[in-house]
Amino acid sequence: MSAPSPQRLRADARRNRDGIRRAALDVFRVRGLATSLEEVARVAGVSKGTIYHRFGGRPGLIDAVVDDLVGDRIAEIIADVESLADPLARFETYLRQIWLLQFDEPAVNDVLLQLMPESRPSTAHCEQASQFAQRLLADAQAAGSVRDDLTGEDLYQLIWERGIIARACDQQSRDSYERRLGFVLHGLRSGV
Amino acid sequence: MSAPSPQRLRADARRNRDGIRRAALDVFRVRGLATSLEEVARVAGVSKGTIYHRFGGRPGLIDAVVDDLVGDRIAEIIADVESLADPLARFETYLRQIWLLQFDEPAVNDVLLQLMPESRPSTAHCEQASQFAQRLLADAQAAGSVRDDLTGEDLYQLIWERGIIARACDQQSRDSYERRLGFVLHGLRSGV
DNA sequence: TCATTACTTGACTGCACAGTCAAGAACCGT
DNA sequence: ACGGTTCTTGACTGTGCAGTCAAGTAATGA
Repeated sequence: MSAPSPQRLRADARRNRDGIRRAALDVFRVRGLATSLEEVARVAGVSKGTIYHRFGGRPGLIDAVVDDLVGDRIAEIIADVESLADPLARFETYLRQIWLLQFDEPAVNDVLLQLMPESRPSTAHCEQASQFAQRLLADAQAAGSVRDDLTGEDLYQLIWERGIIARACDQQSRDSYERRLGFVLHGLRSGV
Repeated sequence: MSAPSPQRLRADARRNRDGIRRAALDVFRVRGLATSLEEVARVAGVSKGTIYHRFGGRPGLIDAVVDDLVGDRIAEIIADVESLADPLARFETYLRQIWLLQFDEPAVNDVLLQLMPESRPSTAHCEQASQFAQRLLADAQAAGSVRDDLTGEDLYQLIWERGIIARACDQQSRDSYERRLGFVLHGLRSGV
């Protein structure tokens, strides 16, 4: 089922492997990780049999591109947040950015939704994002800015929910989507 | 395209029409309005051709059952809310009940999501629910209990969002779903 | 340059569903 | 009990995707 990996690929095979990877990056970035492999093959200019032969199917292909698709995006947000001092601002900025990222990048969204729970790299990105959120939550709660009864699990669910929504938002405006984030964040604060 | 309607149906036709209606009620209630007509036909014990012949396809069938599927459920909630005095309680109870209804009844959810914008009866139910919400919102805002910047459109979107989520919640517990409703409602209140 | 092996192709199966229609079955009034 | 009409059937077409594989093609190294 998984990809063959002789030390040296034949020249045409290497060319195709790279072309497929590039096509997958383009296509998955815009339309998400569930896009048909036929589409990827068309964009890469190969037949889909080649994708199956080289990558062993969708899981293998995703494993081969997911780091490029997701790694930087989440890292940027974390870096961004690290520059803030106030725990509440850190918490809210992080969530807001992740939620917007889910809207802007279907592929990242699919990862955060755990669309492919079998994929190690995907799962790793998802956990990283989730655990960072939980750290920010703890700090914000310690500072008394966020509801005490909010749990790490809740947070994961809130991210999951946004993902499901972002996915369905196809033709909805980003502004409208973002507007609602404010309401949700407001609901997580402590106090009345 | 639409259903034939001679004054008197033949006996077998009447029997089948009723059987199909009953099957559609059962099946749609549990699995939503997008369930395949093949499934409805199987449950009704007829061939799907009969459904097309009698109801003219999914839209016609839905029009024939949507009132029974939805009418009472929303009416009950409205009646329930009418018995409350406090504007905030009315507002929050209503939203919470509608949101739970969306979880419990896929068919109602599909209606509130405007899955079939062509269907008059469906659209009517949807608007009724939405307009009642807007009235409660206005009252609660007048009493100063709910954020001033919340609009009727926001409210519709919030219901839509829950619908999308409820739909994806297949194997998630109702408790977990309900727990999050509390956070959202909290975010709609005025004050800090 | 040629045999060997790696690689690619596209046609194939399989699945699930929408929607259609000619042929046959069931009903109803006389 | 039969003719005319209504109704039902199920096989058919069409769509779109997953995944497979025998046969053909192209790189490689001796």
